[in-house]
Parts: sequence; structure tokens; C-alpha cells
Amino acid sequence: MTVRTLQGFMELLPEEQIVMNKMKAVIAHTYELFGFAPIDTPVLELADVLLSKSGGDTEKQIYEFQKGDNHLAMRFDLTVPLAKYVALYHNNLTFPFKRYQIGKVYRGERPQKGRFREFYQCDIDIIDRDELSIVYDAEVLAVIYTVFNKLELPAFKIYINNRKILSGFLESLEIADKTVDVLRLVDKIKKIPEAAFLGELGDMGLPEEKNKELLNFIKINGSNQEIIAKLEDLNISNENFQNGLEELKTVISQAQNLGINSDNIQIDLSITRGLDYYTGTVYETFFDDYPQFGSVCSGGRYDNLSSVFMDKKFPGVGISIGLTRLFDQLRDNNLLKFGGLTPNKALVITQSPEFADKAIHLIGQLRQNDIPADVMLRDCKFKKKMEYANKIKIPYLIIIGEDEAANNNYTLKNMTTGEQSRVTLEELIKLVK
RNA sequence: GCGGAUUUAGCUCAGUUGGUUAGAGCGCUGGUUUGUGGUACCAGAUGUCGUGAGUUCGAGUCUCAUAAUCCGCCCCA
Repeated sequence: MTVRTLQGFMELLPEEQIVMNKMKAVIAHTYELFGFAPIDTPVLELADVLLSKSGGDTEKQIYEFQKGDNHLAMRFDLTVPLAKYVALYHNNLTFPFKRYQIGKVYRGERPQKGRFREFYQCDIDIIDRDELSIVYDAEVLAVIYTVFNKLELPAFKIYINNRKILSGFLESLEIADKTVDVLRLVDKIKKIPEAAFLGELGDMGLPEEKNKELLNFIKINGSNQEIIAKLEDLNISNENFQNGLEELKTVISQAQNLGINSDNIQIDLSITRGLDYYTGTVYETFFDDYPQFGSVCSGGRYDNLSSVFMDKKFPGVGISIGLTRLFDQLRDNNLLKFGGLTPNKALVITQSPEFADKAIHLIGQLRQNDIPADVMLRDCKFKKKMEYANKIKIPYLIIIGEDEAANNNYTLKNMTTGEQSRVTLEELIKLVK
């Protein structure tokens, strides 16, 4: 048999996995900093539950199978499981409910650059009953902003828009019946030439004049304040449009109020998101110098999370970071710093096997002091032990030999600087910690 | 679901018009007289040339089939 890992599934060596896990930890920590509570849901659900909300392509991409009498499926995102979760436990939850979830999701699509069949999504959502304050739309921005800053990634921008603005505009043009198709096309405007854009609108049976108006509309650019001013100057009386505009203004001003650098947020009227359940604010995040990564974090506001599962209304807003893709692209572009093959901070080596007891005792002491440490027990030349220490990139090396044993102390070597000194146990713990 | 490309050592790849025992760099193992790594030098191991069939005196090289992988489109993180 041939041994291989399935295509579209990421598998890492320890050096990379350590960095991946650190990123995950930074994301989780930041989510908690903003008061989001962790939840976890099963990878498998009843197929009916997962497919209830989907339309079109989701069904083709979902992994599903029969086990006994149960028709099961693997989750393809964390939002539908959340909808189920809220429907099940809303009487036990306190609203507004802020939750985060970091987990793997599964999509049986064709793998290619930046596309995996199994990947981590790092989701946050804020859910409330009946009404959800628009301020949370700004808070979501603050979370993305903080996470990306803490991850020390390249310069990024969060592009935002409000779907009500575009759908209201379409209503004012009296072409609202084509909204879904038009939004999907608008989403592609950066990828296709303007002529093709107009051509496709024409193919939908829309009149040329309105298509040009639409193109000019989504091309409105400038600073956030300039775009808002231009939108106001259009004097469109459509209610949807005006509501969207007001929401967008609030989100921008509250984002500033939350301390976000305004350079990192850009209104872009062509951002619509493909998924149809978004109803207000929508987000996409790109790196300024790496647009080919695609959106590494996106999401938006939806009117009713659990509509398919229950009658009650639960509006929410949320985003998701595609961690697997993010990691993959950063690694391919040498944007990650890899530290070493081990989480250990210290490695103990001995001059000869007779000092093994001392070494083993020492790592016990270090571990009790919360210092991850190990001893090299393989009986080999001293030089080999040094090479091993070097290869795993251990920060601190501790040497025990005749002299150290006689004086009841240790040689501590900083492997980065090469400096070494003779220290007592107490000094050693202090220095390494 | 549609289209394009690739497949030779652990990795990245070379292999001229088909011609004996298939190569390089990196990595790996060992050594340069045994209490000090990263550099340098020396030595060594590793391939059913994706798989199956065909053409040929002879195939890594040509033909066909098949599989896997990668890249676009669709959709999306």
C-alpha cells in the first residue's frame, strides 16, 4: 500500500505546528480579551441539521454518510452548528451572547492554492434576542484589528460595506429582483474587466443605462469620510439605502471610538460577500502587499441566525479567520518565524552517564518551577549532544560534568549568544524562567 | 462539475537525437584523536525513474491506458 496524507489536508512538522498553535492561542486569547466565551460543538451532526440552511454548492461540498439509521454529515462551517446550538440552548444562554469557537471544518471541494478540505475556522459571533446593537458591528472590527496586530502580520486592511446600501440602491434603480445575482457579480468586480462586468449585467436582462449607473456606484472611492459624503450627496430616498448608510456611519465612528487606527479600515462598496444570509455590515480582510492571499478573515451581520430551527428571532454579527489558509500562505511567503523543534526551554546534557541521576533530578526541579525541560539521555559523544541541542534550537543548555558535580552547580549556556556561566540551582531557575 | 500542467533519492530538480553499473544541491549518517554546537573539509547510505501495458535488439527518454498531485474556473476561509 502507498502511505500518504489525503489531499487538501494539512499536516505539519513540530517546528511548524508550534507556530500554528501559538497563532491559535493568540487568537483565542484575544477573543477572550473582548469577552467572548468558548464553546465547542461536534464535528458530526445530523445531515438534516447541516443542510437545512444551505443552498446550491454547499450540498455538493459537504461530506455526508450513512451510519446505521443515521444520515450524518461533517460540519462545513461553525455558523450552522452555532445556529443549532442557540436554538437548543437559548433558554440557558444569557443574551447578548458572545461566543467564540476554534475548530476544524470540512469541505469536499477541489483543493488548490489556499484551499483545503479540512481547515481551521476561528469564529466569533455576538447574538441577541430580537435586536442587536449596531455597536457590535464596530466591536467585531476591533477584534479583527487586535488579532492581526497581535499576530504581527504584514500590513492589512479590513474592507467593510453594508449590504443595505447596495440593495437599497438597486431598489432605487428598480432592479431589485436581480439583487442576489447582481451582488454575486459585484463581488467579482476586482477580478474581471469592466466591459465583462457590464456584459454580464446585460446578460441578466438589465438595461445598459442602469448598469453603468451601478458600475459608477460601486466604483465610488476615497477615504471613508469622502465615500460617506459622496453617498449622502446621491440623495437617494430609499429607506433601505438610508438605513444602511446610517449603520455604516455608526460603525465607522464607533470603530474609531474603540481605538482602531482608521488606516486599517476601508469602506469598499464592491464588498458584498457571496453568502446570501448577510443582511447588513459585511467584512473582508486583505493584506496590503499580498492580495493574492484572498480574504483571510471575513463575515458580517445577519438578521436571524436560527430561523430554520425556530420561530424566535436572533440577530447576530460575526467573523471567521481561516487559520489554515492564513498559515499556509504566510509560510509559503516566508512570513513566519520558526523557533525550534521543541517547546522546551532548557536541555540538560552530561559529560558522562554517571551524572544521569543528577541530570534527571535537575529536570524534575525545573519542571516543578514551570520551566519546560528535558535531558539528553542517549549515550553518545559530547559533541553529538551539542549537535542535538543545536538542531532542536534549544534556548538554554545545561551541562553537568565532574567539575559541576564536585561543586554542586551547573554550567548554563545561552545557545543564542554562546555565553556560558557557572550557576547554582536558584540562579539557574531565575535566569531561564 | 469543466479546463490546463506535472510525476526521477527524504526535499528541490537535471538527465542532450532511445544505448552499459541513473546524477547534482540541500537534508540524513559517520569522521576531522573523545568538556562545547551553528561554519569548513572528508567519507557514506538511499531510487522497482508514479503504476500497468505496448513499440524496440535496447525505454527515465517514444505510444496508449490508469492513478496521484499541482494550477485555473465555479464557490469560498
